[in-house]
Amino acid sequence: MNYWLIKSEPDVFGIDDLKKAKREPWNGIRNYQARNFMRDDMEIGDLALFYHSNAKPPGVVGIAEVASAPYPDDLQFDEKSDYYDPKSNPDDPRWVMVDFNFVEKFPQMVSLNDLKAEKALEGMLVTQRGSRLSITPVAKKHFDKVCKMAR
DNA sequence: GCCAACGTTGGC
DNA sequence: GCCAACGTTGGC
Repeated sequence: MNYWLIKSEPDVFGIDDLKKAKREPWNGIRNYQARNFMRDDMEIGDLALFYHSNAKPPGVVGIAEVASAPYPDDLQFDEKSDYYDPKSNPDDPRWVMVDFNFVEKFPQMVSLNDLKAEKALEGMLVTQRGSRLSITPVAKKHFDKVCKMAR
């Protein structure tokens, strides 16, 4: 079982949206590294810290759970979508996604500042400068620590 | 709104 | 295969 951190902008799709939807296809990932994590390393039941980016302040606000195997992201073939990719071949789709289930909204957010200030979280990818990856793996001990800080 | 960091594209 | 130009992300 693996642990993850997934970023989303609360103005676009935040933790409350996931809570309401209960389950959501994580479409629109257009970065090869992030795609590879979903395609190769995610398993149903994996848990992910739900992170609000471009928020004031940014930080971890809850937990989601991988709810499906990877499957093609349909938006890549939708010409009207911002995520349309004319170079993707329908017979060999370039972009995949997984579904996430809502698990929990934390009683309080753990802000990026809090993450950076916590010695036990040293090395966490999201705290490193210039880290733009929308999906990153998280060590179990880091995952557990963030949960403790939130409760 | 600015800008640093980083990924992608495409000419050569 | 290099690298300049460009686009995007995301903290501040």
